[in-house]
Amino acid sequence: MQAKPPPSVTHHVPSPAARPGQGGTRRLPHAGCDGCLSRHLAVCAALPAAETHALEAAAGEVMLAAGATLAHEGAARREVYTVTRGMLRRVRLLPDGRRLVAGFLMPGDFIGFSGAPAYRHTIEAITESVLCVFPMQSMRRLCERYPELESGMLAQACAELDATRASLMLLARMGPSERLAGFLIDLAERQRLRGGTAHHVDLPMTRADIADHLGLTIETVSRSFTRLRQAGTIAFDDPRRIDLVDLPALRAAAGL
Amino acid sequence: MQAKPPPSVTHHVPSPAARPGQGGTRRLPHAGCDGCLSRHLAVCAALPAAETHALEAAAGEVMLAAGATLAHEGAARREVYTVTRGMLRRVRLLPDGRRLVAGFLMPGDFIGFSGAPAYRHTIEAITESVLCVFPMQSMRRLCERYPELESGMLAQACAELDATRASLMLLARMGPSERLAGFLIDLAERQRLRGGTAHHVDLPMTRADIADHLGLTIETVSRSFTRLRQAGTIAFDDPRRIDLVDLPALRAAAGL
DNA sequence: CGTCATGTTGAACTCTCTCAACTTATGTGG
DNA sequence: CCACATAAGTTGAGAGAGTTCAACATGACG
Repeated sequence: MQAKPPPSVTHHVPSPAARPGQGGTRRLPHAGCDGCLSRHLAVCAALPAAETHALEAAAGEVMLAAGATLAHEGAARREVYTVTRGMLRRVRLLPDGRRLVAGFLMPGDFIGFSGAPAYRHTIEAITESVLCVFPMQSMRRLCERYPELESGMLAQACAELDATRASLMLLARMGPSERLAGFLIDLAERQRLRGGTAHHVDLPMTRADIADHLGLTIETVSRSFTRLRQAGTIAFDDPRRIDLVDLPALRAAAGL
Repeated sequence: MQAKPPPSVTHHVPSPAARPGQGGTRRLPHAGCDGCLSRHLAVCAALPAAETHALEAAAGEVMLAAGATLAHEGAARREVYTVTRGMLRRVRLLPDGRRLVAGFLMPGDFIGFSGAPAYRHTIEAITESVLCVFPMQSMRRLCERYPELESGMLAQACAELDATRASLMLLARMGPSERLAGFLIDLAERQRLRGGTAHHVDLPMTRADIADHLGLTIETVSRSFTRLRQAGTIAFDDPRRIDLVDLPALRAAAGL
């Protein structure tokens, strides 16, 4: 694993045969916060409803087709985002082709916690997605004017730090099935908070995405799914939709 | 690696034969920010020097002997800290004995970025250490009064998030030597910012700490040191003090 | 209906982990 | 002051686990 000679990349490449909506990006004026389904989850929640007009004034909206790229690793950071609908992945690529999916983004998630002047990850839409856009400068002004907003951002940044540190344990010390179990539990919980049921998980991402997120190969991920299924912990016909049959067992499989 | 039956832990145990100053914790009134060597690195830097009296009034000081514990995973979070001197480790333990060292703390580092009401990690002093202590309530009041302070905290939280995400790549996709090389580079850079030379790294932590930080075993860590040494990339007599002989090669070994 | 992307499964290989021995340094107690 | 015990680090040989390579199955799409 020391600098692979031939980057055995079959699944990482940006797919020459373009995905559904490669580059399908549309920019719109902001539609308003009133009907926003993720307001209660997002940093915006730090502002009282009466003050959202200040946000709306600064915001725009982006719609991304599945497969489209929102931001490129290394590009100058000029905007921050809040996910409104859909799912995206945060990707980092090594010169030799190795790939890391640092995380999956869902409605309410904020993109822009970084001191770096350039994006540290490429952000790609997994499904059709919608995001609120704020020029960083506007966001800075808003923070100055509404300290509660900055408090909210700090709180969410801390939450993300907690979550990221939890991943460290997964990657450093857990076996394949444990990683997968932990991943499923995490996703299920996040989807539940967004209106999903507690007993299903939707996996719009591919096995390759999951593998690159858990530090495994697609084969090992697949085998781990099979193992959990054979144990009666999960069930599925569609590999993108998982039944959490035995949640306690799943938690146990995740190492508590 | 699926729930080890016998926790083959030989090196993790809190050492029955107590370390130098097990439990050696002393609390003192704050000595003042003027002479603080890490002020320029810490969140305190967000406040103008003229306002530090507000910090001093709220702060206390803790001195820890090597091996002493500052905070226990699961205990209620009532204080936050800034490291002033020494080095500490951030540890998480699994019921079966597996251990993760989520990070090493050095002067200027802040302890307390978390929304959780309980500590997520046990914090242990590796060397004799000194920290500034703030009751969380005082810190909240200070943040309300000095929004710059909260901005500074957000900035540092973001920096830590960036650093943690970088570790994800190490753990998920890098081989042993690459992880070690990356670790050495990271430590060297942090020590340089704190007055160290660019060509030495001090490793006050044990190989076990490094192993549990990089997701490896002590043997593999040791072998990776040997490999880097045989390649002429690093050199050392004392295993706790590493010469970075060929920095470009080290960077290359870390996968750029 | 063929093609392509995705997902699953099998077999061989590689690398890290495990187990074990040995070295050196440190501290204790006779 | 030196023998002994303990901890830390290094090194070797074997075993196990995940990866790699390869084949096959399935579903979407033109």
